[in-house]
Amino acid sequence: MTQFSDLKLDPKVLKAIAEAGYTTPTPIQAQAIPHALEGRDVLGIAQTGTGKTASFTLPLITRLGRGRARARMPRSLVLAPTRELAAQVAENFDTYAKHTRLTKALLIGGVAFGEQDKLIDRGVDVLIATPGRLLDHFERGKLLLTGVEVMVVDEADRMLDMGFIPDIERIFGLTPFTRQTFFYSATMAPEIERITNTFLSNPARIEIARQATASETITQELIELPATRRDGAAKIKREALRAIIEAEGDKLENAIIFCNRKVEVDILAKSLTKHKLDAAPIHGDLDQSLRTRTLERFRAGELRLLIASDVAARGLDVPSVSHVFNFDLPSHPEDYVHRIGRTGRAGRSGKAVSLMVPADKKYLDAIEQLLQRELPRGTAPQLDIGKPVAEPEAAKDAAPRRAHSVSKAKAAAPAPTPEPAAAPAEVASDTKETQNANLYNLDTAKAPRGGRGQSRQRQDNRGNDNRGAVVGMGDHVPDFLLREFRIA
DNA sequence: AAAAAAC
Repeated sequence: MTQFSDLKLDPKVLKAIAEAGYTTPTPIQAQAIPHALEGRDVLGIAQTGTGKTASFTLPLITRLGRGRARARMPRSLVLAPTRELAAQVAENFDTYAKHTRLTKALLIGGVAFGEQDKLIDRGVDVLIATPGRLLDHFERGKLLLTGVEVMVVDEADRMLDMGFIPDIERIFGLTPFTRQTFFYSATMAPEIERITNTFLSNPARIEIARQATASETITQELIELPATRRDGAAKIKREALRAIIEAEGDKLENAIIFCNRKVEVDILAKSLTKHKLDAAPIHGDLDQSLRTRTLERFRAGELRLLIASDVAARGLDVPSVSHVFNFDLPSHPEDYVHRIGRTGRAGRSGKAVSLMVPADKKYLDAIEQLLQRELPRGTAPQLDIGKPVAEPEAAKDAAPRRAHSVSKAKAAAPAPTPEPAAAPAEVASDTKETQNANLYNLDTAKAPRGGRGQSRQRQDNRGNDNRGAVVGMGDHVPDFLLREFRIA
C-alpha cells in the first residue's frame, strides 16, 4: 500500500506529516498527489471527510517550495465557500508548511482589511479566500492575480448553491491560463461540468468510491413528535431535545444541533443555556470573531453543545462529535447527509437524532428517498406537556398571540411583526388536550415500507482496493455519504 | 423558505 514516503513530496512536508502522526494517505490523497506533482490539473469528486484538503495542500506546498513571493502577487490561490472552511484550509496549510518558509494570507469577510492588506503587500505564497473578500481586495487595486501558478476551488457544488459561480468564473479569468488547477466538488451538476470543461485542461479525474465497511459508525434515529398548534412545535421540540440530552447522559460528550433558521438557532441556544446546559450559537449573522471563538471553544472541548445553522453543515472539521441533532429536519435532503456526517468520524461511533413534527413529513420523505432507506424510528421521550416547566405556558386565554417565552427571546430583535393570520380553528381544544395528555410516549415504530431499502447496494463500488485501508488524515466515511447525489 | 457571502 502507498505510504506518504512513497509520494514525491518535499522532505519538509513529509517531516511535518510524520510529526502529525500520519503514515498512510487516504484514497483521494494517494490518487491525487502523484498527478498534482506532475503538474496536471486535478478534478476531485469527493465528500468532506475524505482527506480532501491535504490532497491539495501537500502538493501545493511541495510545488511552491522553490521560488519566492512577490509583493501583491500571490503564487497560489485557494477558494472556499465559507469563512470557516477557508480558515480550516489555512490551518491545514500551517500544519504542513511549518518546516518551510512559505507564507500565507487568509482573506475572509467580517474582519478588518488592515492586516490582510499588510500581508498582501509583503507578498504571500498562498492566498486562501472566500470569493467576496478576494474580489473586494482586487477591486481596491491591492492585488494582482497574474502570478498565480496554482489555483484551488474547494467545495464547488456548494459555491454553486450559494451563487458564487459567476465570481469563480471571473476569478479564473484573472489568473493566467498556464496555471495548474485543482477543482473539488461532491457532485457533478451540469453547471459544475460546464465550469470544469471551460477552466480545467485535461484533468486527472479522481472519484472516490465509498468504502465497503461503512455506516455502522453512525446510528440514526428519528423521533416523531405529536402535532401541535404551529407555535407550539418549537417548544415541544425544545423539551424533547432536553429530555434526549439528559437521557444520553455521559454518552453525549459533545453535539452539534442543527436548526433551519438563524432565529431558531438563537432561541434554542438561549433556551438550553437557561436550562443550565453548556450551549452556544453559530450562524452567519453573528460577528465573525464570535463565530471563530465559538468554534475554537467547541473544538477544544470547552463547549458541549454547538447550536448551528447550515453554516456548519458541510466541511467543518470538528474531529470528535459524539452526537448530531436535527432540531429541524433540513429542507434539502443532501443537507441531512452533510449534517449527520459531522459525527461518526475517524472510525468513532456517533449518533444522529432527528426531531420531526407532522408538518416536516415532506422533508422526511425526501431524505428517505435520497438515502434509499427508512430512518429508524426512536422512542420519543416522555414529555410533561401541560405543566409549565421553566418556560411560561402559551397564553391560555382566547387571544392566540405568541408564547411569552418566545417574545422574551425576541426582545432584542426589531419590532415584532404581527403573526400573519395564525392557525385559526383548533386552538380552543388544544390546551385541554395537551393537559390531559400528560405523558406522551410515542412508540411509533413502523413496519418498514415495502423493501425499497435493500435492493440497491454496492453498485457504485468501483472496485478500488482501498477497502479496509488505514485511513490517515481523513475520516472514516459511511458509504451512503459517498454516493453521488442527483441534483433535483 | 432559508442559509451563506462584500461593504
